[in-house]
Amino acid sequence: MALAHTILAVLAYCPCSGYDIGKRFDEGVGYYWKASQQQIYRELSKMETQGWVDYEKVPQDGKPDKKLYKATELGYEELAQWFAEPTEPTPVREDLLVKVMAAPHMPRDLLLAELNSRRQLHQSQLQRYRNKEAQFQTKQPPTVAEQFQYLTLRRGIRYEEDWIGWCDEVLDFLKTHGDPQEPKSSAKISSQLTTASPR
Amino acid sequence: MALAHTILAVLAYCPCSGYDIGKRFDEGVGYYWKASQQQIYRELSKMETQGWVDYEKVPQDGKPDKKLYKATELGYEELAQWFAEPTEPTPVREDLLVKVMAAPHMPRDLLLAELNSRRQLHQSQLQRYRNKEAQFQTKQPPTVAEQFQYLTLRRGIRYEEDWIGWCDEVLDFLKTHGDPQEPKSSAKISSQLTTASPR
DNA sequence: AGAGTATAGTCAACAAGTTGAGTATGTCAA
DNA sequence: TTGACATACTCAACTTGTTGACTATACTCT
Repeated sequence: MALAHTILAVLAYCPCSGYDIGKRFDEGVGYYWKASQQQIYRELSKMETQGWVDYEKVPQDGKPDKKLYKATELGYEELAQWFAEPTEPTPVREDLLVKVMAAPHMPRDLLLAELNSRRQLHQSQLQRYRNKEAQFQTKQPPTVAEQFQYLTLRRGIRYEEDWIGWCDEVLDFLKTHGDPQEPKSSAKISSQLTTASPR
Repeated sequence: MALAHTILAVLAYCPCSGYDIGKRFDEGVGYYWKASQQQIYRELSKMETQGWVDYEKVPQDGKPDKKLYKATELGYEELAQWFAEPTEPTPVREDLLVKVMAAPHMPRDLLLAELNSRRQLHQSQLQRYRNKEAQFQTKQPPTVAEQFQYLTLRRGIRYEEDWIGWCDEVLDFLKTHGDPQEPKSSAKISSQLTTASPR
């Protein structure tokens, strides 16, 4: 239920509509917690029935009415309690690594292409983070909240840099160990199975 | 549906029972794809109805019968097709980063404790990976499959190292910027909200 | 003798995440 | 004027992941 707690943490900064929260997730928060608008709306209504948040309908001109949510006393207590419980590392699920495992049975050129485009992706994400970092560094002096936000940004920067580094390792490997017994593109692969024993 | 493809990739190495696949996930595969046994069993039966795998009942003595699954021709085609499609980076969801965001409103000592135990966790996981790495390095010469497995292990090693590095960054920050206006442990936090403007 | 672990699997309920459609209004540019 | 985009929210169906209970047998340790 960490989505609920993420939303509570956002609301701790200021009351927001579901739409506003969605914006926050698209910007800074999304660097470490992805959630779609639909998820946010659903979670908010669930949180409301639990009494963690309440809202006020705010009419606007030129725009639809919005529900301005804020955390309740009970919501803050919930957040504080969650904060005190230890978290575990997020279980890893990486398609690209599965592909590397399957690579011996698959055409080598496809993996090469994938890694190049993946490297590119991480490179451009890193660039966005670096720009954000430059913005932080102009703030003199930064608030406490800004300093902690900067630490989350640092995580993002390291993450992207690390992916790029690993992509380079694999790319180097593919270059030096250039296709021995490479399966042909679209070749029937069932005939090229290696026979490693289980367990 | 990457779980199905991960299972197909495992079956490409050798026929396995659901239980065997679970073992594999606990060992090497789990470094980049977590799945519970229940998930694996459910996925296997779904894959069977889709015709991606089939199985043979194998009676054993002293142990219950097992279903020895293997990928079908159709299964291999599915795997090859998936392999050819580009993957996107896994959406990030990190509780710990949410905590860092919420940190300005929360007792500082709790974050410190959490980071220390988190660092410890990554450290011991890194140690396990390093032992595995040493095992790989004794293999002379390694098979192609082993070389690719080594690359996935490298990802795991980098990942853990990177987390440790970031933990140290935050720990350093907490040391140097020692608790200014620190909220007391278990203090009512709703009164300590900062007022940052939305968007 | 009983507890714990390993093997091998099934079923059910629930929580979380994804996808797509639908309902409004308003602005801005081609 | 048509279409894209931003604001603001709702509903439904589906897939994926988690948790816990349940059935068996066999081996080992206390």
